[in-house]
Amino acid sequence: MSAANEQQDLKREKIIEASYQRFLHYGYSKTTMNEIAGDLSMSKALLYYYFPDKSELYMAVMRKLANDYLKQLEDKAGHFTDLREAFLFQVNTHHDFIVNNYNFFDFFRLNEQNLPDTIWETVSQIRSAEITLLADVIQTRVEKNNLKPIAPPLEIVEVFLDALHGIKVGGVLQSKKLNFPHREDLDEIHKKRLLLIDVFVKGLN
Amino acid sequence: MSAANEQQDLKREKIIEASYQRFLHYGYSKTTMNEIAGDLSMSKALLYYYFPDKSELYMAVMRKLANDYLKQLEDKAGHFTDLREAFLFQVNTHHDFIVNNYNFFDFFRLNEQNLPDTIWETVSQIRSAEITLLADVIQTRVEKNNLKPIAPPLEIVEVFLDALHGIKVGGVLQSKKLNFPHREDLDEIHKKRLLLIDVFVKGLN
DNA sequence: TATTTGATAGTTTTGTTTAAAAAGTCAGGA
DNA sequence: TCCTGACTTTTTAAACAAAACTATCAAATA
Repeated sequence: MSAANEQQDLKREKIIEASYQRFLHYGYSKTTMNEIAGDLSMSKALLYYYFPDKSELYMAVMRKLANDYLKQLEDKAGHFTDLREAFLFQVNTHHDFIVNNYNFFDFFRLNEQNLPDTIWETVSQIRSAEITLLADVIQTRVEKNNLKPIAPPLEIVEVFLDALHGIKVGGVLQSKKLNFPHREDLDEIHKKRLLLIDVFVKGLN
Repeated sequence: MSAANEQQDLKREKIIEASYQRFLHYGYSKTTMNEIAGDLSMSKALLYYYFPDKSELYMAVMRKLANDYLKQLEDKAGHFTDLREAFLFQVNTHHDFIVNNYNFFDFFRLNEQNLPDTIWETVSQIRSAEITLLADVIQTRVEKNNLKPIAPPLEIVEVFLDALHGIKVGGVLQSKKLNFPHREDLDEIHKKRLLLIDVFVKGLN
């Protein structure tokens, strides 16, 4: 890689960082390319030199966040002996990820349907990492203890992750409100997820 | 009750039945009051004599469906000894309810947010019945076997129902599409829910 | 008096236009 | 290769009109 390319990448990082701050505070639709350019004391046109369009810029920020999250998961992959600990780690890490970047995901709430297709690559990448992490733990535990599993590890983990996502708050108001939970509900949801882990882990023994 | 009132109620039933057919086939927004009146060979104005407005008429149909569903649950309430059987019954009954009336719920998909407030009474009534049914089984089982439960039965059931609702299909496309699952996915979802029951029931022993 | 209707009033939805704002492009300069 | 000012195109939002539908009511019927 040439020095010029390194410089480019560095600048891209700068842009991504500035964009991240804007997106985090004001959300996607309330952030303009002019504002981002202003924060960096550069022209809007230069942003388009480094990124093809606004949604690609957003995606770049998103990918960076996702990579940080993935690294956290992969660092621990294969190092779990206890099923409960693996589940707890996944749920806690996910919780922190959402809490720390809550406003950034305004984008999802706003568009809800018909989001840019490229986003699903990243989303499914995350889901794959989560599935792999947990399925591996189940798999090795099955082999070690010579257990007959209740179902293929992959299916179990899929159901588990779906179940996690299903946890909401407020019996009646549940589906009334948006898909995306309110910030103030995140902790209660987290608590309920811990209970789900309790039951689930016990059920897999 | 006077004969006149009985006649009125009978007519209301007729209207509800005709409306149900329209709503089931075409959904709420594609059904006009004129069409319902036409089916019954009466004037539109007469519909407004029996029901205050269109959404109240829809709600009346909805309440009828809900009552049928509730009766199914209440007929069995207190008659379960086995936890698994209770869970299976709930999931299967719910599945049939949705499958049989799928198009009727177009209303929910269309409006998604901001539905008429009166609807949540019925929805929460159903949820209460489901919670009661299952929590009772857990409660009596705990008492009989003198077990120390993992958490209060009510909390367990809430998490279970949330988890059930979280079950979706298609790893990536999951949240991409609408809240309401596609008709062709209902069977796969149902199968996954059965697996969730397996794990859950085992986890509660 | 209870039930029914045609005519009509009121509201929501749909489509169109227009202006402002933001996204996105490009020729040319350093 | 990196960068900008000026420009064009696209998106958004407001205002308006026509159409479709909901909802009302005075009068007719039984």
